[in-house]
Amino acid sequence: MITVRLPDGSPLELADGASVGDVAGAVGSGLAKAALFGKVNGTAVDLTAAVEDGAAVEIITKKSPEALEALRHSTAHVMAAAVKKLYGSGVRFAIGPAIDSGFYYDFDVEEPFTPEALEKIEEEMSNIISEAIPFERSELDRAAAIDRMKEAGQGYKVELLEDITDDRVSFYRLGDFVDLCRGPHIPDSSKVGAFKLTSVAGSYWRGDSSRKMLQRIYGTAFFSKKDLDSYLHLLEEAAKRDHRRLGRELDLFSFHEEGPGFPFFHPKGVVVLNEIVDYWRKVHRREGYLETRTPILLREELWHQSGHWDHYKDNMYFTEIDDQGYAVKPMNCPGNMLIYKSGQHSYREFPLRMGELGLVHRHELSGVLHGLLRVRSFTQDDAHIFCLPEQLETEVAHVIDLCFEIYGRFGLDDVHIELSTRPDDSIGTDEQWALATKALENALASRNIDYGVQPGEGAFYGPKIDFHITDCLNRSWQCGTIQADFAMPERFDLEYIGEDGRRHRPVMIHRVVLGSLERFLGVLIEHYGGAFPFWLSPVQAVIIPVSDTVLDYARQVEGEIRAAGFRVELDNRSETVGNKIRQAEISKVPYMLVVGKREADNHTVSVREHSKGDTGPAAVAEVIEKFRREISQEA
RNA sequence: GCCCAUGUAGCUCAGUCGGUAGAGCGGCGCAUUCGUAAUGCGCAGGUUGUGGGUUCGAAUCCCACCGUGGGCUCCA
Repeated sequence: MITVRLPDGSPLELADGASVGDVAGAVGSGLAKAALFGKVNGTAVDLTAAVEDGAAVEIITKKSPEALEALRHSTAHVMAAAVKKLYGSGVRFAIGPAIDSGFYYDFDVEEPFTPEALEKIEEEMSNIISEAIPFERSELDRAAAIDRMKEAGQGYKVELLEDITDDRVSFYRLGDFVDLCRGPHIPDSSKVGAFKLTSVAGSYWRGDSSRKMLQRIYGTAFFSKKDLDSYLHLLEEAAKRDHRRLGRELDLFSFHEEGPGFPFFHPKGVVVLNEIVDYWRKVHRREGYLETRTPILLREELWHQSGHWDHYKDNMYFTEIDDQGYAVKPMNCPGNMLIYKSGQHSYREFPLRMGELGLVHRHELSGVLHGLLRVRSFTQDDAHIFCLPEQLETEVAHVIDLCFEIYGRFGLDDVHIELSTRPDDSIGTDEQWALATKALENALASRNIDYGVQPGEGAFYGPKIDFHITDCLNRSWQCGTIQADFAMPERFDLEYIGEDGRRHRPVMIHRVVLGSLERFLGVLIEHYGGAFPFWLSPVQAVIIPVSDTVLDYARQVEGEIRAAGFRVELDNRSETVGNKIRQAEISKVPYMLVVGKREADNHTVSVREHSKGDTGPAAVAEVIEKFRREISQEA
């Protein structure tokens, strides 16, 4: 007999050699039926796994948060099994993990999958699911596994095995399909309640564009049809928040074939951008930032000196003026280096914070362009901070605080942070990198911030802290970044006069908070679903006259509100009140001010708030006062 | 850049078997003067992304290019 411990702490006695499934059975027949896999001493295992005396055992059912991941992983196997059945032994299998939104599997096949092929695969998957085929685990020595995969012609599996450090590896069989896999899996294919193959895309093996392009099929799976349907509904709702769609509907910006990746901002879009910039300037002035502006075109030699030519050339645009090579700036730093160097500096000026709203151009691969979130020209809310090495940590912490303050102003609280360390392709000494990285870590620690680490993902001149914000499709976009840099001051031979009267090398921080005004606007549009708060709204109020007979009064009100500094429009179309209200609601204007004879007689307006409805009459002066209050509350 | 899909009126989308393009919304005009999410009638609007090819005939079939979408990779 052995004894295991259940999650509530109670002991359970079982026969020798009992499995996780036996534990579920001993607890109750309901649990035995619902059991998908288990956890023994915190490690996920199949129901068939044996339990040892004294082990802590937990039974995982579909109610457990980790169950969905296992289900999806198992569904990926079901899909691979279907592909094997339909396409035969010519298919090479790469990897098939569960991901946040479902799962995928990468295949090396002769012909790419067509949408019709996906339907056939779905059908075959349904067959496999209805047959309730069990997932069977087996173990093998790694060397034997490599031989076996070589024999089977599964080169990708061989590569995976060569990177595994364990001596024993596990395989899972689902009918005729056997796959290298850590597990665990659900007991059999019938547990897949509802699934859907969502898309097919090319993907490079291990993300390496020098390697072969595989065919990736994406899908998603849930325990019930209801869950699947509500997920699909969620996607539809998210599509309504898509900034590309709202940008067109709200007349904020457009894109044109004549300039792919280069956004055109319409008057309403510029209003929002200007409001963002006004706020940005206000905060930065308060924090002691100075503002600069540097040229877009600069001689090629400058980019050699900065190191961009060696490390960033592929992303840069070049041109020629009077037989001289010029580059379009992809970053603002070299220009600001020249400004720094145009005069002498003392340690007393430090930290010297120089901001620039600089328009940069970067040649991004055509396939990655995405609305405002990935463009080829954008305005960075940049700043270069020159300081003493011992000021680095405090300055970084100061910028972190600034980022959180500014994101907070826009109600963006779903921000996650990554620390990126030295890449292979970099400049500067080991010592400099170690110092800079330590300063960033300390600054994060001083603010008790949780963050992930991205090894080797730093800029070529220094480590960085990135602030990521998520879009409507749950894709994460980098906005803020703080980058320490010892290398650039070196390359430009920057100096300051220290307390000792001698020349020293300053340390520099590159930082953006919004990142790119364009991207940030895209993120904001999705965050607000197009319904901007009052202070950002392109049109803050629409005046809706009930009929032409009150047009004079409507114009008078329009004038008064505009004179008070608010963005107001008059809807003087020959339309019904209902139509005008509808139009204003669709364009998400915060306030609708209905005026008729009643209002004209009393110098009032009838106020309607976006998505709230009629809130009753108010004097024009009161409305202006309300608007002012709203601005100051939001500010 | 690579893989797949896709491109018809300003927007959203029909368009059968290859037979010469249609709707709603929007725009314009006229009528209507209306009290909180669509007033009615009429009119205009298209070299079907671009360029080739097949065909008596192409929105439709084929090729190339451009754009867009979803990915891979890269980054603000």
